[in-house]
Amino acid sequence: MSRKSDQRAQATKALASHILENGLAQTSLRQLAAAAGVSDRMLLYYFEDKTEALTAALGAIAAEMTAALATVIPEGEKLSAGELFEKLSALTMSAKFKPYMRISMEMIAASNDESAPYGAISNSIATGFLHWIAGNLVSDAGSDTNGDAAAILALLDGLIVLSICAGDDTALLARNRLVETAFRAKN
Amino acid sequence: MSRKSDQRAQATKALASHILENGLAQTSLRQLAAAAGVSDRMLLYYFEDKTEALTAALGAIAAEMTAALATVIPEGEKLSAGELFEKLSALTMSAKFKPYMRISMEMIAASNDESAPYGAISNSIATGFLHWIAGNLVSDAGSDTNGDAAAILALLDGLIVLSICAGDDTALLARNRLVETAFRAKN
DNA sequence: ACTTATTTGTAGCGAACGCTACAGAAATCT
DNA sequence: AGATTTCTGTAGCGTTCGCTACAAATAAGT
Repeated sequence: MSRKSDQRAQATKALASHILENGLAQTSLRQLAAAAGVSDRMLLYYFEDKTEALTAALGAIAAEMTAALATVIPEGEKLSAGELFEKLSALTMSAKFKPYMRISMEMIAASNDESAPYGAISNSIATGFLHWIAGNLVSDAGSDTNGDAAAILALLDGLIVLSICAGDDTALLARNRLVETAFRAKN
Repeated sequence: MSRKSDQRAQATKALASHILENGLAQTSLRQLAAAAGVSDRMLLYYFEDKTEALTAALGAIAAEMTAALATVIPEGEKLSAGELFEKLSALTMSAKFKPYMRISMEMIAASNDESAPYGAISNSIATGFLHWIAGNLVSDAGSDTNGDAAAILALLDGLIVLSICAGDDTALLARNRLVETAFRAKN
């Protein structure tokens, strides 16, 4: 029982990085197995089936994403909505983070058809993200923490979509515009 | 030469509505043909290949989308960024328009892998959308029309993504929050 | 050492995929 | 009416897909 779980863990890592590089679209068992350096037969020995393999890999990717989030704000320090949006958008639009957002988009787009676990995974990532954002917002009297968190996540997602389908320059234009006014005090 | 183009046009409509209902994921030739009420053999008679059939159907869908846009604002009347965002988000988040946004998301997500024409199509839709938005914005002195348009599109996309992966209620929360402040005057 | 359980390779199944060859039916032209 | 082009059904090719049956190799337990 030792060998299998070890190699399974190692394969999970390899699958995660392969998916990050190549997306979710072309992920046949044989491709995934080659990327992990094993035979397809072995991949189905480590994992119950393809869905379980993908779920494990996507789980690892999600973990990396949430770990990256922690780096954008000082330990346990709460920020205003405007500051948090500025810092988070800088992260999510960075070249290093783009692959993660790309995969997220693929999962979200694929979550409509009920095959594959994409819907459940993207949903749990989104709600986790929302809670994390809400938990790092200062809660002024009269402020709507949940509304702010939802708005921030919408903006982050929107900027990523825009960068994909209209280019990075347009996305930066939108970000600059939104940083200015989107979360200013309600006066 | 008459029969073929007629049936091709009719098939295009059927394909478009089928894709709107079922998404881009499961669109095999045989499925598409069944949806259009013809044999797969005939579909490949009307269209050169699968890519051409999908391109035609997506083109029809894009045309319907841009037609729907014109209905949200009075004839040739220009609006402020805040007003336009409010009206457009009401449209894009409506139940009737959701399928169109879903397809757009699928195309955007699929535009990374170079197969299929999705990348080019989603790009042209996005830039067309941007120009349309910019063209319907009042241009105050000192205002950044392009920045406003990009910001509006980012918000619209973000709200759709949020509604998919976090639910309609969360998306509405974000919208209400953003309508309040996102495009208020800069001072 | 011998039994048992875990780990791997080979080979291939049945299904679906995009697409095509071929021939017959139907329309069109002269 | 005969010739020619346009249309459509049948059948299937070659490939890839997810997955499995089978058996040999390897390790582990007693």
